[in-house]
Amino acid sequence: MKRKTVPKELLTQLAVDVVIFTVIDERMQVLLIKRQWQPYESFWSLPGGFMRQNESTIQAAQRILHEKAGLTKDVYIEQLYTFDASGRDPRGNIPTVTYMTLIPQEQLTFSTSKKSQEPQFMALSKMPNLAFDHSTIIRYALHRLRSKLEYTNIIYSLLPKMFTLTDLQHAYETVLEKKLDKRNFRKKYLSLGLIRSTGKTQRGGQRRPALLYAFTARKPAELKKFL
Amino acid sequence: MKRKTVPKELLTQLAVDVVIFTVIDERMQVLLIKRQWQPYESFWSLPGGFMRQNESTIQAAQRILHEKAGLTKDVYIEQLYTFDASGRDPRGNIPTVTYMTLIPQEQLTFSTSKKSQEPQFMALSKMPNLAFDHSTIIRYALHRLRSKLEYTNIIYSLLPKMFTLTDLQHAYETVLEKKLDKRNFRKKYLSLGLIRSTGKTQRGGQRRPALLYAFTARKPAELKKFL
DNA sequence: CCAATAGTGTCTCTAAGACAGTATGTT
DNA sequence: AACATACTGTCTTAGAGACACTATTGG
Repeated sequence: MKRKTVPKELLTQLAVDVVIFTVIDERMQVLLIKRQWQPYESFWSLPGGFMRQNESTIQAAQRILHEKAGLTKDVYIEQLYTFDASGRDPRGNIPTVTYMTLIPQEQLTFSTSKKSQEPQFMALSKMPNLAFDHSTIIRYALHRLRSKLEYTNIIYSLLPKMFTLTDLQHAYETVLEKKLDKRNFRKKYLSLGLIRSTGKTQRGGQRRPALLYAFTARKPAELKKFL
Repeated sequence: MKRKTVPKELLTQLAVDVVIFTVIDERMQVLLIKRQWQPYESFWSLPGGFMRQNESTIQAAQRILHEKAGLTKDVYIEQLYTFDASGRDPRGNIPTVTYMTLIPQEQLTFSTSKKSQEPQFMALSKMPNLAFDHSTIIRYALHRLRSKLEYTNIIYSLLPKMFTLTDLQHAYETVLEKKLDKRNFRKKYLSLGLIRSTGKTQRGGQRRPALLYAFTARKPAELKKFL
């Protein structure tokens, strides 16, 4: 049931950009690539591309995740917003549908192999000037992430399968940029029933070993409220 | 700096659909139009259209608001989400960027004049089968609206300039589908500083006249939390 | 004076947040 | 034994929610 002819007036390109967050060394990091073509040649930017026929925007996002960041495993992905303020792209009015993904540090297998585009995690605190409105997009993503931490369990997507309560607290502290009280945090978090003790303890430490926990479900879920 | 040639592979249509909410007779209503063309001919659907070159999606939404619903005044408008699940449009994969607008009943001047497309408010409780995934979109919009009532002041966009506390409470109760306690509601709402007494009282009533209030600012603002 | 809605205050209970010392491993 | 981190409980306070009577106007 394809339309025979669509007026040129109604055709557009549709961009898809992906904000890939992870936590390294207790600092929030975003994956950036160095553009080697116009426009904004040699600027750092979010990995992105254009939606193709016969794929959806989320499929495009996953393709970009794979092509430009070498990431394939199932990662948390969520649509953010469609940016199309006039002037965002010098080639004309090209809306971009943006996605956010969260990756635990341990899953960063791709290293710096793909030299061609130099994909690289950079700390939020020392971000250069980015191409297009990508700084705005990252700011938006961070805001969304912080909000969602407060009423969902998506923190699981930044942690390995097993982790200590201290690790969990550090993850919250890093994203929220806010210190939390250890006793209050544990009291509250354990009361939520989201995690279970695995019985195992952290090996290799040279201090008192901490108990390792795991999320009861590694799927997005909404909570009443917590932090 | 237009690109000379864009591969056909990367061109798409981009739809824009608008969910227009209002409250009539203490019931949530959505503006629908009856499609008089394929696909989904004769189905009720959200007012929508395609984004044109040289307009942004929000401009397209405002154009649709005007063309199909006869609404021009400044109304609250907010982007919701971009839907593009495969199969949502039988003509192919056409993403739609959706917007939500909120209109106070008093501002509904357009009546049922535009017979051509029969735009009509219908209560959420008695919605027919809609074209495309428009039912999903409305469900999403309602969920968003309910969430935002709890941490923003956007309820102002469903009320006239002056209103009684009872009106305000009814607006919340209608959208949230939940009865609220009169004393607790007033205590809390008045403590927020969002509204001010106008000194005037409701005229024309044949009971004890209620004080009329107005929002101190009819602009979207985020609150800590309230309901 | 009757009808009808407007308006008002207290108590209980839960949860958030402040706060410091003991326990248990490693070396 | 010394060290480093894991782990734990109480008190205070603020806010949410339950609850019922008085006030004011029009007819």
